[in-house]
Amino acid sequence: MQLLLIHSDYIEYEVKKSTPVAEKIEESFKQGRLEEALTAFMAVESFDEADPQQVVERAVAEIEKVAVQVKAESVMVYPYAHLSSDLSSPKVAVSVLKSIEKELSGKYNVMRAPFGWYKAFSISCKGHPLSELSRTIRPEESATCGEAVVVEEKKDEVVSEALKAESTAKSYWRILTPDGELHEAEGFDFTGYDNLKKFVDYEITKNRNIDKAPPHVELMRRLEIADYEPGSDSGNMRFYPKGRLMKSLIENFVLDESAKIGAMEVETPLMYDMNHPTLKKYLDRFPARQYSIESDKRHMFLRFAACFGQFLMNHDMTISYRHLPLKMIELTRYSFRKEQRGELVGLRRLRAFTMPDMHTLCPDMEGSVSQFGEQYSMCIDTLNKIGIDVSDFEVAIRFTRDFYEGNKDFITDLARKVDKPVLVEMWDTRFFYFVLKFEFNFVDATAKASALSTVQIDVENAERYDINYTDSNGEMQHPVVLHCCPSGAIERCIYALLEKAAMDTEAGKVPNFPVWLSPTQVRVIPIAERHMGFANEVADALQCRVDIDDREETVGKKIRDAGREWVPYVAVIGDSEVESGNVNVTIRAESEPKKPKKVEMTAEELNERVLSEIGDMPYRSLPLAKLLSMRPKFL
RNA sequence: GCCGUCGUGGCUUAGUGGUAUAGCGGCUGAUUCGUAAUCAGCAGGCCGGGGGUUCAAGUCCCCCCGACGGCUCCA
Repeated sequence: MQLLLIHSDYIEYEVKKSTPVAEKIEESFKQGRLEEALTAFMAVESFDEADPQQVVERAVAEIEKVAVQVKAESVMVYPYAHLSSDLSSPKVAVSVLKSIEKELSGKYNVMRAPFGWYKAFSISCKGHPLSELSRTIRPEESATCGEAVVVEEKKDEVVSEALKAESTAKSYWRILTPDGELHEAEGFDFTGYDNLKKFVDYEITKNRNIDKAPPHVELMRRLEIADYEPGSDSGNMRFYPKGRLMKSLIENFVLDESAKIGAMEVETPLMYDMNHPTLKKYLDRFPARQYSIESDKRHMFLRFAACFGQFLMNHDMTISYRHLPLKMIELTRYSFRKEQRGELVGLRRLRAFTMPDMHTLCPDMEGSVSQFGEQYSMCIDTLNKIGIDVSDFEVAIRFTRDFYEGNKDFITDLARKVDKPVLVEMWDTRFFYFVLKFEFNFVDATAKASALSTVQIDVENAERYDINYTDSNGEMQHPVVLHCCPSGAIERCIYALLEKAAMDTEAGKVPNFPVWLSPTQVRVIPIAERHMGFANEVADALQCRVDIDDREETVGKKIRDAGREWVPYVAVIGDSEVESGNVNVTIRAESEPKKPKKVEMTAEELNERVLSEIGDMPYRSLPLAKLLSMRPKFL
């Protein structure tokens, strides 16, 4: 059943003409009017025929719930077929409508508009936030026929209670400086903190005047990293070999870093039962929209993080206080969030994305706060090594007033660690499952902010999922849970690197990737065919991702192409190199536009230099042909 | 999801009612070349999809899809 509830000053109707399915009615029924009424427009659907009684009960419950909220004493039951494209038989519909009328009539002043008639009506909607609501009601266990798996959007289920709650949440915005002072965000002197200013504007005033597409969209395609996939849903990207390589390197890096602090890597399912009682409640506390899937008789949703899987695993584990803090991580490929259409842009915001999701079980609040501090530092370090410096992101710290009162010094320390002012958002009451969180927000070339790393202290889910550990007295306790995404979404890291490079270009610098992430680390350019032998020797002497531009092109063309690909080291080989045994290397990181930095060195020196720049960072071999002449173009 | 703009060969793009432009890329040939585009030729398009108006539609109208911008929203 589709329900549309409108709280109205009045509703009135008058029948005009009967349709073939019209119910027979008396003269007095042909027009009606109710003042101060909750009008329930409804369409009974084919699904409802499976269990009409249950649909009646649930519809009545929904109507009553809203009637109580808006303090309505009158209810207009109004059949409205246009709410659905899959209607029930008229017979069932009339009986459902009559039952609803009957159920409500004891408690409310109820009127029902006749079924199956064209009616003129006028309604005056009150327009307050609760005055217009829609609901979808389906009998439990309703099976759809046709295909085995049908992906469908259910409007009512994608708006979680947390999303609704947020619209009413009262936020207090402050700027916290490293000296521990809380300043009003309005009127703060942002001199020297341009990006913080942009971030604060983005968060608070929501003032955005941008007329251009973010530059990374063109770059991600030109550099053959990622692209839109028209054959999928929006926000589901394809990644070409270079993009997959970069993702893979960052993924491995984050996993390595979390292994170093003792996180256990696990893998959990991508889809879950919508009607699982624990999950249902969690869905309502998480501010995100889901993809949903009909699979046989079950209604599934795609995960938007690894929380479910890990919490369900934690629930079944036997855990002692000796095991705490206990860390688990999953690199989710993918997490799915059905973001609104207009929010999707390039790699900044996706509907399917790769996110490292780590959870830490801590014995108590004190333990969780200390872990929070450690993970805060770890996140700074992680982004830094990926190539996103403290100066590239802005910190937001969000907490409840209670938490702040008890932990002022700790919060100040967070600002001190980054040694710059940070944005603070404080709530009087806790709307979400956490009492404290931070995010590192990247501010891009179009002054838009998006979150990378985040850690949250969760005080709800251990209980909800019934996760327990045994304390030193042998008593069962619920741990405090930390959520941590050390790097942010991997795609978003690439977005940040591309945007950062675009800003460098804008500032008159040569754009770069960190060497460990560059798909090609060294390009060897032989001038003529006779230099291929030595070119191969040089390439063989290098223990990194090296390729050879053996195409029949001029040197100028090959240099230009290497530059457009942001290759960090370009070694040109001609007669004099063959003779000297050295190579002539253009070092991109030390070059300026139109002023390439060229150094003559041996292949061994070049190799050492590249290896030292890769350092401890992950390495994978080149996923493309070594010879450029053997490479297809992806676009 | 709502409002607006846009959608032409693999890519970028000209074309506002009358036989569909060009560059890049690809292929063929010539060139074997010293640091940001060597020259010539060839192939490749039912102009996002569907419907309508018209003698005639890439061009005008309607619906849908997608991208971008805004609103909204955001881990």
